[in-house]
Amino acid sequence: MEEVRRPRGRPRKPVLLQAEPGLARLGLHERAVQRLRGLIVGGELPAGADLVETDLSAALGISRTPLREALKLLAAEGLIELRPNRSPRVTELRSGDVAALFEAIAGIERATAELAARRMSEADLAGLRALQTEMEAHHRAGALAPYFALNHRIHGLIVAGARNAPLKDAHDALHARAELARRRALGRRSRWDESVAEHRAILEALEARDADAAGRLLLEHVTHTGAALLAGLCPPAATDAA
Amino acid sequence: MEEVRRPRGRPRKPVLLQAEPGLARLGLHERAVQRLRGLIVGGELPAGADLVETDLSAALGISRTPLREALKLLAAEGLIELRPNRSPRVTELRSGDVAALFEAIAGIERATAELAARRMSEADLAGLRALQTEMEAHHRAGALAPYFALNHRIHGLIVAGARNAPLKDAHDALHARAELARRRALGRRSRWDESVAEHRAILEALEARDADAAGRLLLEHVTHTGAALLAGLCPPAATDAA
DNA sequence: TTTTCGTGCTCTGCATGCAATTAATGCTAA
DNA sequence: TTAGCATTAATTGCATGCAGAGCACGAAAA
Repeated sequence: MEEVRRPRGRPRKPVLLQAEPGLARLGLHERAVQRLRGLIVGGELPAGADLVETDLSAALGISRTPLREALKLLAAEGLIELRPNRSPRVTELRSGDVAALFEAIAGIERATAELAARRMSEADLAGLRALQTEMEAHHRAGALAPYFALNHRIHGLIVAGARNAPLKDAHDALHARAELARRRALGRRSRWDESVAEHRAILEALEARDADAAGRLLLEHVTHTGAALLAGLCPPAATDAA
Repeated sequence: MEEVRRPRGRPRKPVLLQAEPGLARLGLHERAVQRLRGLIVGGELPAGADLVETDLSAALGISRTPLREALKLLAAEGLIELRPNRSPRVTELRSGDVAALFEAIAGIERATAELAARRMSEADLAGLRALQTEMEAHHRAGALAPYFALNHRIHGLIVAGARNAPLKDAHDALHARAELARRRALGRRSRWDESVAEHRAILEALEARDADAAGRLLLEHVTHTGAALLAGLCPPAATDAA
């Protein structure tokens, strides 16, 4: 009982972190937030895992004080859940949560698309079109991994194109939680063709400065994505955890 | 130099808080968040005020540790700004920020209205109609204060009617920041008639389960509100602080 | 008089220590 | 064997202590 303790919950991962390169001279709590967020959405800290302050602080090489500040912030983002006098736990997404999450993202991205149609510069649009071209090349080549990366960047560019910090912040927070579900979804390939076509239509609406169309198309795109993800999520696991 | 220190920034308010009634046995940091949020949106802690940890913790009757956790959370909400090795400061809203804020709120409320049109129960709608009737009575009577309270409750009911936690959370956070601006706006009476009429139209769209109309009307309503607020905000102060 | 450098103080950032609460464990009794 | 209870270990919540960074003030030089 001395090498690994697991008093309750599921097996604890030996995290082993720190050794940040020359990134930024930020506060420790901020670095801890970024690190932990990456570990959670990356799956290293699986849903339902207990986050024991002592263990985590040792693994991160910091004391409990900045770690606790980081945990509070992650809880505000919805990535973990705090319970009084209990170890925080990585949020376990129920299917209902995922549906709500994509409803919210869809609504927010529609708003950003409408604003972006009016506000994106020609350079922004050129960049977007370049990414679209690249994405279609990967699509033809059947390269799935780069497609996801580009997809992420494209959505990010549209959100940024809205020039609206509150919407961007809200979107980013929700997007991180959505990633939690995305990585568990099966059959992601099924909607690939559709998705690429939808992206093309969205781009064309933006280039036409057609705010209504861009917003509507992006809303539908995200809604479809969420539905497909949910469909790939539900069959294996009934209603909640995998 | 011993009774009140003001080494930099503007005069420091002697806050004098604590003495929470029998509300809830929550963590101190949570209570501090609620207390400080109330003080900020209520104007007791004015925009630009320095929040010195030592003074605040003494005023709240807690130590710096939970206070710092509370400050981090308020910063995530955008109510205060943290600067490295400096006292946090109550966020000073520039007019551009206010415009962006209302764009975001409008987009989010539209999404909630569309969902609420499909999901609100008949009881929900009855409650909403009762509030509308009450609001119109106050309108006829010329009672401005209760109108604002009811306005707040009505918007809250619609957002809650969407049955979407992420949208509600995002909305609440943005709404708190919007309150910051609202209390500084002049000529709020000008749009009173319009606003009541718009609320009636929104209610009717919800009762007709017309999601598109409800969403569009609420979007426009919030947009108009933001524009009116901005108009009452800009003339006195050029671009930023009052 | 204006600018620059030095000095001291205040405040933040982080680490550590202590008390309270909780869950697990083993014992006792029916 | 099982239910109930006391004990014990572990973990959170909070307070405090200490080092470093930054600003203000003042002195000295141009």
